Amino acid sequence: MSVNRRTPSSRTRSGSHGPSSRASAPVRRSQAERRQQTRQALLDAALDQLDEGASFDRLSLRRVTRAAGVAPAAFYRYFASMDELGLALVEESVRTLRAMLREAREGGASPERVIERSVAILLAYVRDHRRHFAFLALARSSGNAVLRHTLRNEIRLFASELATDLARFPVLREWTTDDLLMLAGLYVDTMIAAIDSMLDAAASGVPSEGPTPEAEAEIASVTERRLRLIALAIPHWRSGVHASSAA
Amino acid sequence: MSVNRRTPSSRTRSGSHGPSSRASAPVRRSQAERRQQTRQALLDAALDQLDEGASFDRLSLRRVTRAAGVAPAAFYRYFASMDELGLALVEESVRTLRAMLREAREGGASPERVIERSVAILLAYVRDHRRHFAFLALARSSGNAVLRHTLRNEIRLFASELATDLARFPVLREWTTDDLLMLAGLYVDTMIAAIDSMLDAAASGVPSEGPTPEAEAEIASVTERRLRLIALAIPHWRSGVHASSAA
DNA sequence: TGTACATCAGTGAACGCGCGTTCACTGATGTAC
DNA sequence: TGTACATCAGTGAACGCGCGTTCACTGATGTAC
Repeated sequence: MSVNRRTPSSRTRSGSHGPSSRASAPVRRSQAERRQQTRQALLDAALDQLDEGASFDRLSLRRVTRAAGVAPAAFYRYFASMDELGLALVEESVRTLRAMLREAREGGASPERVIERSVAILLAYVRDHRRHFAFLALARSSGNAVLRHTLRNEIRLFASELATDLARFPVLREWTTDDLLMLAGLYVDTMIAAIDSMLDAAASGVPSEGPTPEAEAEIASVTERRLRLIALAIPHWRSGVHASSAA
Repeated sequence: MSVNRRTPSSRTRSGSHGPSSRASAPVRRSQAERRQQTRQALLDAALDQLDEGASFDRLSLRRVTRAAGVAPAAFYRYFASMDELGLALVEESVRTLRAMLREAREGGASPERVIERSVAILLAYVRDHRRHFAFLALARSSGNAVLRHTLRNEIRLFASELATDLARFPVLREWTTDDLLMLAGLYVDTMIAAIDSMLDAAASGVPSEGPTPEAEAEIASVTERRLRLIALAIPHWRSGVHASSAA
């Protein structure tokens, strides 16, 4: 919090040169660079407050600008409203999410270890980008309808991509599209439950600290076993037998 | 909304006697009765606003009293703060939840139909007590720490009760407690996902209307297939092999 | 049943506060010559 | 390189608003005799 009270310009200086590494000449920054920095300071201030337990609906423009070290009116140089800042946070957080998926898809897909590896990547990302995941978890059920729908669509999109990936596995080749979506949804919801557990464990201890290694290991264990249990069922499913009446 | 603008006393009259059914004598109500009615009007006003898309953090004491047809100061005759009203709503909503569980546990547990029946009961309860479930879904991730923890504990308690129930099935007799909890958690989270889908589908159409019968049938189908898939895995699980390193 | 008094649910005015938004402004950065 | 002007990120004061909370009050309900 006191970190964020520094003005953007002081952030700039302290971040760019130590008193000994360069001469005393003031560091010149282009307007574009400073602009980008202030924008990021606003986004970071919002993420910090969300991570400290506030809900998105409790964020106020004044508190965000105060934490970013900027006058309230400056906010409008960057966003027309808090809703717009929220959408920028969705964009930023979804970028993190996509980076995680890319990493999870790459690498040798040794079939036995794919679950262990996926869970490890997921938990590592939540640990290292806790604020983004906390935001996504909150936005999913915020009072802001636009945010909520954007997020839900993103999750649905993700599930259908996973369904496409799953269709490539030999055991799943005969499954109907509808059943593949059902399975993908189950996997995604299990992952989301793991994320919620991580954030919940983090919130109980020192604020903004992650869960203890023991708590994280327990979450990993439960999540892996859930995914393994589901995987065990796959060869025994007869696609179509239980199919939806709709669709 | 205009319904709630009626004062508690006018609610009383219009609810208790029609112009023809009784004589014109004003209906006498004891203080205790009126007290109970106003309290309920406050709780209902809050539930209505939550169901219309507000988050718990956006509720204000003044808006709740306005909707309940009462002066702001009257609020304090019933609750010390909005947080206390929130806890009263937890109590009320959890009562609905427990009633549902009781109904689900009773009745012939014909093993083949237990999934179909459970899902039908779940969706019927969400349909008929939508406001309570909407509140529970929101409180789970509200900015209010007490509410959040109360709810999470309630869900954990429910999962461990379900684990106890599951232990009675012959196929599960050999499972470790830890694995039973993992399975129960997976079932509970799948149920919660179904509740979220119901509320989400409701919120998209006319506000405060439930999902269309088609949408509800689709949710039922997906949920049933998820639960069936999980059940298929149970006989193939070797408890202990994948056990947690913690415990 | 009738009277005198007590209780207490609900009122309405007042308060100070933090909020979102506006506005004319300042002064550093950028540019044209 | 030096000068004159334009741009524009950020300021700080002001506004009206809805908020939570307080207070002395009113008048219907309840009770003792």
